[in-house]
Amino acid sequence: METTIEAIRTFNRFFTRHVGAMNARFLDTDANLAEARLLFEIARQEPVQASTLQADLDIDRGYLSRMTARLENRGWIMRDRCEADARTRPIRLTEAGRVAFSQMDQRQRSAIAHDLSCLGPVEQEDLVQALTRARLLLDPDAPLSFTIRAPRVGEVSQVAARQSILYAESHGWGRELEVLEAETTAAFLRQFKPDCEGGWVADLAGVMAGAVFLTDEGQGVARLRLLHVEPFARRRGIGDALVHTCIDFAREAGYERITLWTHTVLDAARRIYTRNGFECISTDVHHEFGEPVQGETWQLILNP
Amino acid sequence: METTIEAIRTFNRFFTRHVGAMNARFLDTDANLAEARLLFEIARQEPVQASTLQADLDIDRGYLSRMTARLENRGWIMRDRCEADARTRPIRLTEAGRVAFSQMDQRQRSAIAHDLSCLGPVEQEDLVQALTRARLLLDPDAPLSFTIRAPRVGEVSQVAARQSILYAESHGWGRELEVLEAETTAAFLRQFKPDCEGGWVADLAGVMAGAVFLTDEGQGVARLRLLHVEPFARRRGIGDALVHTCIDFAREAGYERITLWTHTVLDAARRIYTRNGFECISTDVHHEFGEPVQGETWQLILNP
DNA sequence: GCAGTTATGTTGACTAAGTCAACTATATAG
DNA sequence: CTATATAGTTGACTTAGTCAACATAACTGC
Repeated sequence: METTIEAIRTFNRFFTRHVGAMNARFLDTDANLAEARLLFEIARQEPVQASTLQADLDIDRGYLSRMTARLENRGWIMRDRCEADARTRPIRLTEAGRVAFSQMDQRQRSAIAHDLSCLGPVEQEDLVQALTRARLLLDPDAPLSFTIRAPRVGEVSQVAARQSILYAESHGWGRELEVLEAETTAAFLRQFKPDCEGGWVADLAGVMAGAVFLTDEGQGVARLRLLHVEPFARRRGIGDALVHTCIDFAREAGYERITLWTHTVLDAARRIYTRNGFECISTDVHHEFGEPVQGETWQLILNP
Repeated sequence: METTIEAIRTFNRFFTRHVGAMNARFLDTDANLAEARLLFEIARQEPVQASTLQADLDIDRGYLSRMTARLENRGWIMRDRCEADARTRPIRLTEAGRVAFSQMDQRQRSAIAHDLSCLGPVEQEDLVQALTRARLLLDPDAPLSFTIRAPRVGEVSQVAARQSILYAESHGWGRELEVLEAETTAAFLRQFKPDCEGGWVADLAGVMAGAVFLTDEGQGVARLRLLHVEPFARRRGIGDALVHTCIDFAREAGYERITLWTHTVLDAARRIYTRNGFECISTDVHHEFGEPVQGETWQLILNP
């Protein structure tokens, strides 16, 4: 906890400086930071009333009033009369305002592009991943929707890594599980049959938020494996969507049933399976992860 | 590039608000944000001269002078005379200043702790990782030193994931390499012999910055495998340190020679091997990664 | 050891940023 | 119709931040 806090403070210090330097670079003499932020917000929401801007940018009403007056004098914005409510003066950009905005917007883009210029493609992707993950962790309720897509290169192994870490933390399954995860994913990659097997990744703002795999067991049986949802992406229905995708694929591919192996302690996963029609058909206690744990075999009959 | 820029702007907006909210929470009436930042910086560096603070916090000299005067009036700091350079007035905290600082420090810690309270241990670790990676990517020359340590749970698979991604980007080696990486790491985990094999991770501020593995080939031969250094950690001598660790371990374990397989296109890696005494003893063209590439076998004779 | 230059820190004079409360005008609830 | 709430404006003010001039001390090259 202490080191976490220290790491966050270090980042805060760093980023405050970083943003400060960048803002200094993108601003020209036409407008100061507050005016630029205001113009950006107006451009994003127009037509918008002052009280909305005041709440969103968290600035004083009086101060905002003066700033909008300044922008109006400069010819960047205009204020309508609103017949529905004569108190409000909805703000819109003028043509000149649109030009000023797009200039600033372009300058800000260039400032960022300049910062990125020394980064290669992988590093840029890493940066986006890192920043997005951080944002999702700090703001878990951000209103973002996810998509389901095929795994990109490296993501199958990443699933092995993430599952090992998640279960090591939550249930103390250590190296033993890690070996199994690595072998399962390696075997999936080696023996992959494109027409009757599949892997799916849930993508939240470009970041892997969960995954699931379906492999062929022969005799009309498919196995659902390696389902996981990242902690930062929980409570968004990602687990259900992944399992649902699996089931659709299996039905399409002509399987008679899907089977899977899970554990009694994995509550969240078991609820997902139940919701999607799976039933537990047998249990077994094993020692593959160190301490003895109760495994469960579930299945879903697919009637076409 | 456009989506990268957009992701960064989104994060900037988010984080500006986030830091703003947190600052508002931790500040009491005793000091404003600028004074708090100044006090923090003094506490971190004391004894420190004004010009250093001015550069680090990027504020006006005159403004700083007035602020230090204010802090001195409040009894939080004292300014010595320096006999080496009579122009400077090294600043130190007084006892009262130390108390004020530690109060604010504590308040800031609590504000951060409050933000973190809804995150589990894995999520906290993920957050630190994400923020640190972002920082290293944005500030590649940050003066940080690395350590070499054993891989944590999940990191071996992460090596497979990262190598696949890095080589897919730089040399177009796709799924074929991914399979090999996954199998190699899975085999390492399964067959690991603690006394004569090893894996090492370079750790930069808590983040995996590179790795290498050494496996037993029998007949006194060890194989160095899966060396990689993350792009954000290049030019710090991490590759050399990893290879050096490997060689030391191999010598200690009584091997007669170390062999390794690499590729002619992997310039940076080849230079590391050369610097550490390896020699290329044969080459072979193969098609394992799709397009034909020239592989190379290198070795190092260990004379005890 | 001395002129010229540069660095450290202070001060006065100023501008810009931000705050607060009083105010007008309009809407809404009862 | 009255009481109350909301949208936005304005005057009076405080705080934050900037700029250039200044005093003092240190370095540089002769």
